[in-house]
Amino acid sequence: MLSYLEFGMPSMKDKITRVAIELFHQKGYFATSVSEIAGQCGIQKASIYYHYASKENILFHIQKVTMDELTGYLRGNLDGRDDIEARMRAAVHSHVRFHLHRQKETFIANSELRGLTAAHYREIVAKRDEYEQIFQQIIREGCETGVFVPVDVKILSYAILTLCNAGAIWYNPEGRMAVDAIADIYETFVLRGLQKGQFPGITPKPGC
Amino acid sequence: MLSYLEFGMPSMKDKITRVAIELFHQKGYFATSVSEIAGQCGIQKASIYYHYASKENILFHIQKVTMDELTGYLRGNLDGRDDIEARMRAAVHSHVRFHLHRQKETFIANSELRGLTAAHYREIVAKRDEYEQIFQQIIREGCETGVFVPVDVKILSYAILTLCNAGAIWYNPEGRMAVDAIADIYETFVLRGLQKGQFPGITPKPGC
DNA sequence: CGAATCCTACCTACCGGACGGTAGGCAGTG
DNA sequence: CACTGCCTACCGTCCGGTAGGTAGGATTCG
Repeated sequence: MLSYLEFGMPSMKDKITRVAIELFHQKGYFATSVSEIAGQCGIQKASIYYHYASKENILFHIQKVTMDELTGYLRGNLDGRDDIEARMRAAVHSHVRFHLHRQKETFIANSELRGLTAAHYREIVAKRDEYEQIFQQIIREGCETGVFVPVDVKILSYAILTLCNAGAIWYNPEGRMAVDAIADIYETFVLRGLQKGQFPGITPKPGC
Repeated sequence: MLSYLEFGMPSMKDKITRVAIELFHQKGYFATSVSEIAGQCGIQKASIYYHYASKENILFHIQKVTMDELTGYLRGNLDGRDDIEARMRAAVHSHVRFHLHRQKETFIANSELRGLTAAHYREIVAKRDEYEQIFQQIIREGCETGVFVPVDVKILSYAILTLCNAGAIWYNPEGRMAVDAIADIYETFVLRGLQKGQFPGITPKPGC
């Protein structure tokens, strides 16, 4: 879970990356200057370029690592689960947990795509597509086997992912709510929205 | 629905605003220069400052108008509806419709808050809070009257609003899907997630 | 009525400053 | 003596914003 932090003495490159994550999250990529990153690392601006070829490369590195770890985490959480409902629950839970624990990186990955060069943009979008495919496959299977109501897979997958991102925006690590409690709320809401078991269009009587 | 466009000859200020919306949406606020806006309006950079006091003022104006119209649209759509389920459906529908029709402005309003001065930031956040309150009130009433399952009102309201924003990111006005069809999908999903009528935690047998 | 004045809506030219990035040097380590 | 990891000093560019001017239509006033 803790990347950018190696054992032993953390390298300056790691420090730069961590500071960049902090600043990009706080002020945005374009509003953050290289001198500012350097300043908070206690080094000069030019020294940044010893570790990274360009400002854009810092952004790209953050996004790449984050996307790889996000997908890896999901695969790990799905591993060994066969039941479709269990897989969907695990997927939502994994997504939310990662977004709460890695709040800043995922925020950057979601909102700073425009700072990337065309080539790097394509690379990140490809990783994102790969991640979405996993969700879409689960939803599709759920619909086909009749566990879920029939839905537009693409629209719903995107809706669910976006919905689960919401937590990362307001989540406060020092706040009252535990990560798993929040993940449970999203999990319940999503599953309720997907599962059969009620009659769509017909309002149940209050108190029923 | 069509603001920034007066009858008769549209003013240069309107043109600046429309061009700014286009560019802020396309490249982001910080990545857009005043000269660029001017260029696409066919005037010089300095002339922009005849119509707007600063670049930030353009952003603020866009956000303010958008938020006011968003809230006005919601109020209009809720007007006269008493039934809680109908109100929730109307609210979701209104939110989605507005975000699809005013894709670019709402995107800016959601993602470019950091470009605002502190005072303007507070003003926009206040408007946003006011809008969210309307949703929260509906959810709260639904829970209290037993129409909806008991939920964490704040978390769910935020989740629902974020989820409905998803459409505006991928929506293509020239695409295959009609605005109302998309709104219906979100409406159904949200209502299904909120309403009573299934037994949470118990998986219904496939085919049931 | 015509002359003087004002206002609108733009222009050219410029400012200080910050930005991303580079060149080249230097201290410490192996 | 080479390499690592940093430094100082500097570059050209572009930015938001300002100063000051001007064409021309509307308004005011002797």
